[in-house]
Amino acid sequence: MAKTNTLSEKVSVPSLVDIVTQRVEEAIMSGELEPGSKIREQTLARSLGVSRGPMREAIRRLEGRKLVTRTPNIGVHIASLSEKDLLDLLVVREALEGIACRMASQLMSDAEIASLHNLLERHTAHKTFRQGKGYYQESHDFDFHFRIVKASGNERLIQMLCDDLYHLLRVYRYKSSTREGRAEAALKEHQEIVAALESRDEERAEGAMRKHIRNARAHIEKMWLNDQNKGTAPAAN
Amino acid sequence: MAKTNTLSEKVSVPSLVDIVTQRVEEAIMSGELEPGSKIREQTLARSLGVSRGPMREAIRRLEGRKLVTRTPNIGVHIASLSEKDLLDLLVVREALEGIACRMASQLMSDAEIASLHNLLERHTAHKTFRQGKGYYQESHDFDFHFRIVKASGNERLIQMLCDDLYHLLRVYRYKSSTREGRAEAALKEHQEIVAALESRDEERAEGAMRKHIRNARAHIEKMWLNDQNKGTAPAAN
DNA sequence: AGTCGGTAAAGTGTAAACACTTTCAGCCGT
DNA sequence: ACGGCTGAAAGTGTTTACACTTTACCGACT
Repeated sequence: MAKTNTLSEKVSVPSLVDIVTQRVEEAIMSGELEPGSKIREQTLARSLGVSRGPMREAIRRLEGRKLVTRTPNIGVHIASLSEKDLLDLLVVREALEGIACRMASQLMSDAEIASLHNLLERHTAHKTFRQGKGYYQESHDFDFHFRIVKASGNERLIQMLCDDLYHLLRVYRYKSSTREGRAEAALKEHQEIVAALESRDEERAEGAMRKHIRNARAHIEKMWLNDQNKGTAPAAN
Repeated sequence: MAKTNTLSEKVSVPSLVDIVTQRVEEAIMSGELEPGSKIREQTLARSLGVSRGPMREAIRRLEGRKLVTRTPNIGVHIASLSEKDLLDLLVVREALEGIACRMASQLMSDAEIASLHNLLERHTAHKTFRQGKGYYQESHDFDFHFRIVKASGNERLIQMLCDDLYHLLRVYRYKSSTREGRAEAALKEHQEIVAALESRDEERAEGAMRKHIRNARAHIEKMWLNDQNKGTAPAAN
């Protein structure tokens, strides 16, 4: 099923635009480029050792992915990424992953589901002595969701989630520990999702996934409200 | 609510890139640029009277929106737009509009819903002497869905559907009359959606919208299978 | 003091030029 | 004839140069 053939996959030398795009993207992810800050293409291009052409083209791509916004004759700004943006994004994710999970419940092979089961159990073991902290959870969580989405067989869905949405969500990761104190709950929800997949029940599968994401979203919303009350006030808008 | 202030809205002269992007997009929509065909940026740039810089940047943007694909050192090709692509896209639409409708059921004002009701009735009248043909249905259908999505209040959702997905779907419009013979059914489904909104029932609202889109998708799938059996039918319109 | 106006520096928008890769027609050898 | 080699033409990748806009500083005027 996997399209990761070593052969029959066209070789391609990544162009400067590809490299620049990725570098800038990483800089945004890591917080090296502060959200809302202005980018000067000449400066950035020089510091990356390329000319303005590739730089501009890379920015256009990121613009299409809503990671930066360009204002004519003024310049480009890193996407603001307010808390509302994140919550909006998670609603989209709920919808998309929900239906992905529904499709996966019909298309996943028994072996794939079993593998998912294993993955979960392996991490359960780790969890026992690592509980409380969401650090390890990160890659695990990503892998788990990634597999289910891939199993949907819907190319557009896969692309939207894996290529765009997940990347965008990673921008928020460094900002605040978005899943602090939810490791155990998340694990239980993951188990329910796998159980739903095993039952091959479309409705249940979509429901389980949506509930999982909705809970995560609610958790973030609650934590945010908490921060506001405490007066942490890192200024939105 | 409406952000359409005449003042406080920054004036901006559209750059060549904006214009070129739109022109190329329209050309793809209208079928002037055949799906799967190759674009030569020099030729296209000359014929639009601009240099290659803006042309390339425009292409990068379209690339991000998956309307074209670029192969290194070879060139760019108009997105292929297979039938499976369309069906995949409609699944995504089902998920997104479903949740949009759910949110709208909670956020829409009574006046807005009433207006939607009116819209529907006005078109019902027209329908009586225009029935069978989906031509008029086009703008009506778009307006209807547009309003509901807007009412979701989720900026990301609105952007994904209105700015990207609807545009993409329009590419298929010229290829085949995708809603032939479904005018009456669609109208009834629209009425059910409005009724669901009026009832303020989240679950019902999402369900009604998803059923509507799922039906449209099933119809297209059926028609496509028909065409296959009859031997490849050419484009309509 | 504060505001207005002007000028220079910096930055973006666009075009043209240069470098490398692909493509294809014609030639040569078999 | 047929297949592979070769070189010119065409195309893409990248850089450089130029035009116009914005920005910021500084001096003059109210």
